[in-house]
Amino acid sequence: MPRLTEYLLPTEREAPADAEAISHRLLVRAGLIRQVGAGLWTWLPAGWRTHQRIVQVIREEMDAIGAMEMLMPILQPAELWRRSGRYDGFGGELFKLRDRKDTDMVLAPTSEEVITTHAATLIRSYRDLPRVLYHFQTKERDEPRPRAAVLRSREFVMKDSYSFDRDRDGLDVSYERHARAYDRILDRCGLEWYSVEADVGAMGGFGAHEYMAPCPAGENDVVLAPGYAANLEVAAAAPQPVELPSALAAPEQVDTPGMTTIAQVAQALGLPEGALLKAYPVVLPDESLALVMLRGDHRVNDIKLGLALGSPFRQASAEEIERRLGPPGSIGPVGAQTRIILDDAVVAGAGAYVVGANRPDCHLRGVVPGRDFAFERGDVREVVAGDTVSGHRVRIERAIEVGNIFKLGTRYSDVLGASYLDQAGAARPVWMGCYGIGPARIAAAAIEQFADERGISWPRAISPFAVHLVTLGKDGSEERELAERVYDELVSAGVDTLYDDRDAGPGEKFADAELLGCPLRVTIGRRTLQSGEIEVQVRRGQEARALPLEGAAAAIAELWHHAA
RNA sequence: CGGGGCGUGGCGCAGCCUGGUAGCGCGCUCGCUUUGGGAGCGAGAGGUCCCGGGUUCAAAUCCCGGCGCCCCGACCA
Repeated sequence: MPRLTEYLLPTEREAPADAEAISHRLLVRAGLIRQVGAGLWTWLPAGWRTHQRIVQVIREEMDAIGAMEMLMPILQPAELWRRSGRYDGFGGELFKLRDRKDTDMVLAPTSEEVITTHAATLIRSYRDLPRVLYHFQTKERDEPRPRAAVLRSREFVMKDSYSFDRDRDGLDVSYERHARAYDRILDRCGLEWYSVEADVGAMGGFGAHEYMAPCPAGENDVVLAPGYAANLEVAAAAPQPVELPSALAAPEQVDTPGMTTIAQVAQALGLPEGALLKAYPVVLPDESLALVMLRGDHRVNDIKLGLALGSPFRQASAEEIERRLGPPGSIGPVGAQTRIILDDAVVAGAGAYVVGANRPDCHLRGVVPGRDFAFERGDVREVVAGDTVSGHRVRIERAIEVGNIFKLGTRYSDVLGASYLDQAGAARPVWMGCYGIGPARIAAAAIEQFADERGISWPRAISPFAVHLVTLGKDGSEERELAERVYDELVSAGVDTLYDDRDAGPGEKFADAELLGCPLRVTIGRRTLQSGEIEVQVRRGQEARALPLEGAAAAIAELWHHAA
């Protein structure tokens, strides 16, 4: 157990000028990490202690569901990635390099290719299934924009596990087990968290959940209602109603000189923005145009739109819009010779909308979908706060994604030849799932969620130390002797203790202790000698208690185990 | 990839516009004092001013090119 005079804990009074996120500022200030380059960070000793505590929690819960720890290399042959289609399909985030024999290699951002290749030769019979394998390994991703220190870095440790099952039902079981293990991991790490429905991504799949830790520095938006939680990327909800003007016998042209935005037109006509329809023109892979129509107060969700279209798409350029429909700013569905997707939030028949007229400076009102233009339906809009799920209004909040679980199916086993013989002797593809969780993000999320103006406040399970022992006495003083004794007792009692034995003033020591954020701070000074009591401060809430000097170490150990 | 900003001792910054050979606070070292909320006095150490080129008698400062880092957006198995 370290004495601060012999330990590397370079605390700083001021955060780096360019650090914005709380976790970034505090990780650096508390002496837990240092930067090496963009998205590249060194974990210093105390920081690594926290990281390793999180790793151990994850390890215990993975082992508890029968998963087997192993280790696969970071440096991998490009050939495997070519076979899976991800050598080019992964995008610019994949680090590519050559070895001395000029063989193409990659630095692995994840390990489906390698694990599936092993499965192809090591798993032969239905008797070999199910299996769950995992490792903690450094991941390499050439992120376009690393940010907020360890929140999004280019190199980080991730636990990734892979399940192998005989069939879809087996995968469901493995998936569910992982979900429960992740629940326990995040509970034990002391985070506020929830799991949300997630996008299955471009690689396909049969289901996915993300584990989210709410905090403002997060990069994801989560839609929440009682009994409902989903990533904004895939969330669906009932729209807030909008009062529509009644239909006209036929669409009627209105002049809207110079008005090219929903807000301008709505205001000029005295209508709510939701009574207008905005058009979002997209180009499909065959170069055909499709017009997505949704309420003026709503926005397109590109992921949901992609799912609804069933194909990739891109936004039409201004030039394409001009040439094939009309002037951007007043395009609309009436008379348009394109496929039209009408968002589910748009009602058909109960009123009329205002749409672009495909002519400059005018719109059409009294337009009734179905009567005035044909359409296909689709839920393609982004949920907004105030929409409802099962009658409950949703709210949207920011969160850090700390883990995810994903039903892969046979996408990798098919292309990498991972099959087994069933009881009838027939070859069948192995059904796979993959499951990731990031210790660094858990640490950062814990800081974000519990820090106060004085610094970090670690959840007990992941604090670098249980007790931060502060001695105020000068070397050789009576109170220093006492502190030394209590320190020895704490160490003997098995309490992880950081002992601040520096010859520094009390203000500096207290400030450093609160910055580092261990759950308990124990102070021994002259007062202790006078009162015969040791002061213990609980970091969360700064509650102070006094413990009798006699048997103090045991009482502190007790406090740590039960009350902290 | 688009937009914005910043590179000067370990950290935070000034100096740059108007060229004259680098300064402040904190930290660090030594001494003395101080010791329950970042204490005081004194003496010190420490800098290729991001890199390269150019202009000039002279460049941290002006010009050109490059590199690095941060923030916002796009992207993100």
